[in-house]
Amino acid sequence: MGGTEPAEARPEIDRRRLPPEERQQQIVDEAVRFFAEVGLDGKTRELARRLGVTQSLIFKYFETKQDLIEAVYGRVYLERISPDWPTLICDRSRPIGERMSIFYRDYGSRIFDHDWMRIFMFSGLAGAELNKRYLTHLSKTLLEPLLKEIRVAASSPSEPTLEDLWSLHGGIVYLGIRQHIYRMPTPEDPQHEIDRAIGRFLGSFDVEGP
Amino acid sequence: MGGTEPAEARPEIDRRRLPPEERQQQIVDEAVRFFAEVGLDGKTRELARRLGVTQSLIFKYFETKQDLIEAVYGRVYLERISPDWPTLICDRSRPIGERMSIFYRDYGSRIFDHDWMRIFMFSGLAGAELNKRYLTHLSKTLLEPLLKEIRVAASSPSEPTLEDLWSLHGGIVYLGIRQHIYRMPTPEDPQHEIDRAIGRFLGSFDVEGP
DNA sequence: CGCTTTAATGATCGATCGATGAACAAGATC
DNA sequence: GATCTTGTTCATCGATCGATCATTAAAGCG
Repeated sequence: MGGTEPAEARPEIDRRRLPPEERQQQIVDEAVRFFAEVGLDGKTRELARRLGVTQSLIFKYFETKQDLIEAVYGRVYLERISPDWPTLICDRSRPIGERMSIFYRDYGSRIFDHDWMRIFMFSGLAGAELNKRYLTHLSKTLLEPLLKEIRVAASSPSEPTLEDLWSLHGGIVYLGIRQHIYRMPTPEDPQHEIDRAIGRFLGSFDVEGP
Repeated sequence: MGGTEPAEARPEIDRRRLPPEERQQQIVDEAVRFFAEVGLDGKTRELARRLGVTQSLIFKYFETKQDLIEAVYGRVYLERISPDWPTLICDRSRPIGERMSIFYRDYGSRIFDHDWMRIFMFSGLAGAELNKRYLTHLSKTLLEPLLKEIRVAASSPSEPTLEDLWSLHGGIVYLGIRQHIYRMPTPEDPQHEIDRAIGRFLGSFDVEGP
């Protein structure tokens, strides 16, 4: 076998002298994967090794390591919440069960992500303010409107509370925690489990599920 | 005011030359609090400072930092699962709703703990094998028997699955995550929220809740 | 007290950390 | 191809890490 030239077989990026924006983006991309794997205490020399560049180059694009971490936060938090969700949640032309199913399917497709899940947990443990802001924003713009819609749809005398919704939410998020933080086996079809949880939740308030 | 001697006012331990077992235990105790706060990358010098001893003393009792971390694991995982729970779960003289309420009340009182919650998360992110063993043990000895009991009590044609139970469990655990990992405000009376979640869960299988 | 034991300290090692600045070289322009 | 710009490397700094070991001094005992 053989005959092909083994030279330059590395599929890695060995090109040098990239445009600054491109290089900066490349560093952040790799930093997301790197910090997600080893934590925010990961060493810049190891990150540079993965990038195939020298450690000092990183500090040409980010003054301090903390600046790089902030850039990682910005990248990873971006596009994690869709602007379409408030509209979807309040679309009363569709049954609430369907709305919740679609919402949590989209939500799950965005947050059941290895890098996001772990960096969110690392930054939460580190006391980053972004976590609190994210969760507060989630509660105000998504859970509270969702609660209102469920109450409107509910004919039951007992109404759900925001904490009830947090409980449902936690049960769903826990799927991602089991998978990406604890690395435990999880269901092949999480949407099925999510729909069952939504169904149980709505059913207990006499609302039809998805 | 005054008149009292300010000398030796330090309530801290400044006594030297403790019995080895006592000193070792003291180090582990403080290490639990310390690592829970700053993570497993916490520095031994900072830990020694909190203990009021020199850094080198720590290495008289633990050959390596990893040994100390293992001791912290052992301490913090100890007594976290009660041997009484399997008996309680299978005690059919009591309604299943009551059994679940009592179980999760006891369970919550043990795991809704700042140090446990954070060290469990830190070690999970670090890939410690103890997390997987803990969760597997939890599933085998508690959730699976609980599932069996619910199925026995359920008269509904649709039976709960183990994943359904994980969803309930996750919703409950998420209370502790919100409190101790994300440091967000949580309900004053978590037991009330837990009982509501149990009630919704059992209700969806036509079983009376707590 | 004088002696022994050993818990605890103080000094320090080699490795590694984040960060800096001079030297180098790839690529564009003429 | 000579020149200039600037992305990248190389060498290195001071600080700090986990870990080691000789020294010190507190407690137990005759």
